[in-house]
Amino acid sequence: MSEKHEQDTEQRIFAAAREVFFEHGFDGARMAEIARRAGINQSMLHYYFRSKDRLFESVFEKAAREAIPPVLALLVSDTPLLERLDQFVEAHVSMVCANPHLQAFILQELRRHPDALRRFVGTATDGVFARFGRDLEQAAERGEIRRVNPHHLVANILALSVFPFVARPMLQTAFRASDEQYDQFLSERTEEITQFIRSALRP
Amino acid sequence: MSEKHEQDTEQRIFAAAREVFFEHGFDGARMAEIARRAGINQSMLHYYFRSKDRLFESVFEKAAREAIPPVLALLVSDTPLLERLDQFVEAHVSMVCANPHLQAFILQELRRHPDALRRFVGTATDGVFARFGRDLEQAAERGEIRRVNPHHLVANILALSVFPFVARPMLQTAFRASDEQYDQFLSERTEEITQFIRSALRP
DNA sequence: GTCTATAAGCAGATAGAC
DNA sequence: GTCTATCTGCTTATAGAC
Repeated sequence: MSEKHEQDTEQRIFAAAREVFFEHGFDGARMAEIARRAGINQSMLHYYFRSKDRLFESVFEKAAREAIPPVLALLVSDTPLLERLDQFVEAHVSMVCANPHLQAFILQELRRHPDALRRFVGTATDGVFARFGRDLEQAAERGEIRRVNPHHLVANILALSVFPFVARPMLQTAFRASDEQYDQFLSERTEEITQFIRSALRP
Repeated sequence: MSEKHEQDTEQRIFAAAREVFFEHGFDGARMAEIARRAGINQSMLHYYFRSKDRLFESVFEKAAREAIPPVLALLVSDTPLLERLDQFVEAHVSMVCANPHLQAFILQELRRHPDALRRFVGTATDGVFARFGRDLEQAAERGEIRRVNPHHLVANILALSVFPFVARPMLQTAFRASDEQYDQFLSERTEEITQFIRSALRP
C-alpha cells in the first residue's frame, strides 16, 4: 500500500512537465508551475526526478525518440518510391499536426544540447540514407524521377512539413490571417506538399 | 564633454545584448553576461535601457524589422516572375546564412510575443500577396508556370531556405555529418532550392 | 556617465514532520 | 509518499559616491 499512487503521480508529473517544457522551454519553465499542473506539491518533483535537469532530460529524450527515428524509418520500405514519399509526407504532417509544440520544442532545445540526439538517432538512421539514396538512384534510372540528392530531398520534405507549424506566429501575421484561416491553410499542407514534391521530382 | 562616450556605450550594450539574446533567448539571457561582453558595468544596462524587458524589446524589434519586411518586399518587382523567384531565394538564403541565429531567435521569441510583429509587418506586407498572387496568375495564363497558391508558395520557399539553418543540430545528427560536411551542404542550398522550385512550378 | 555596494525577490532544492 | 517550512544562491534592479 505504501506505493499506492506512485506510478500515477509520476506520470502526472511527467505529463505536466512535458506541457510546461513544451510551452516555455527549459529556461522559461518553472518547477512550481509543473507542480501546480500536476496537482501536487513542488517537493514531489524532486522526490521523483531529483532535479529540474533530470526531469527535463526525461521529457526531452522521450520527445526526441518519438519525433525523429519513427519518421526517418518511413523512408525505407518496399512501397514504390513515389507512393512512399506520399506516405512519408502524410505521416509526417499528421504527426506534426497532432503535436504542434513538439517540433518547436525539439528545435529550440537542441541548440543548447546539440549532442543530446547522438545516442539513439545514430543507430536508428544507420543505413537509412544509403538505402534511400540507392532507391532514388534506381527510380531515376527507370526514368520515374529526375536525379536528386537524398539529403537535400529529405531536408526539403521536412522543411515543407514542419516550417508552417513552427513559424506560425510569423506567417500568420505576414498573411494577415485569422486563426481559422491559418488552420485552414495548415489543413491544405499535406496536399500542397505532395503535389509540390511530385512536380519537383518529375524527370 | 559629459556625453563623450554615450553613443558608443549604448551601441556596445546593444550589440552585446543582441549576441546574448540571440544565443540564449530572453529567458536564458543574463544581464551580467551582456554587461561583461559590452565591457562595462551591469548598472549601465539599466542606465541606458531601464530594464531587461526594454533592452530585449529594442533588440527584438530591430531584428524583426530587418528579418521580415525586406524579404517580403522582394516578392514584388518588375523582374519576370521566374527570375524574381531566383533572386528572392538567393537573397533570402544569403540573408539567413549571414545571420544564422536571427531566424531561430525570431521564431523562438515570437511564440511568447505573438503580436510583436503586428505593428510594422502589417503595413509592410499590405498588398504584397495580392500583387504577387496576380503575377502568379498571369504567369500561369501565359503557360510559364503551373497554377499555384501564393501563400503556399511563399511558405514553401521560406521553409526550404530557413529550415536547414534552424534545424541544423537535428539534421546534422541525422545525416551524421561533420561541421565541414554540413557547411558544404548549406552552401549547396541556393542552387538546390532554385532548381527544386523551378521544377515544381513547371506547367 | 560610470562605478561599487546592496537591496529585494524569486527559483530550485532540502529537512523533517506526518 | 506527501506535505509544510525553510535554506541557499542567483538575478534583476536600485542607491548613492565619484
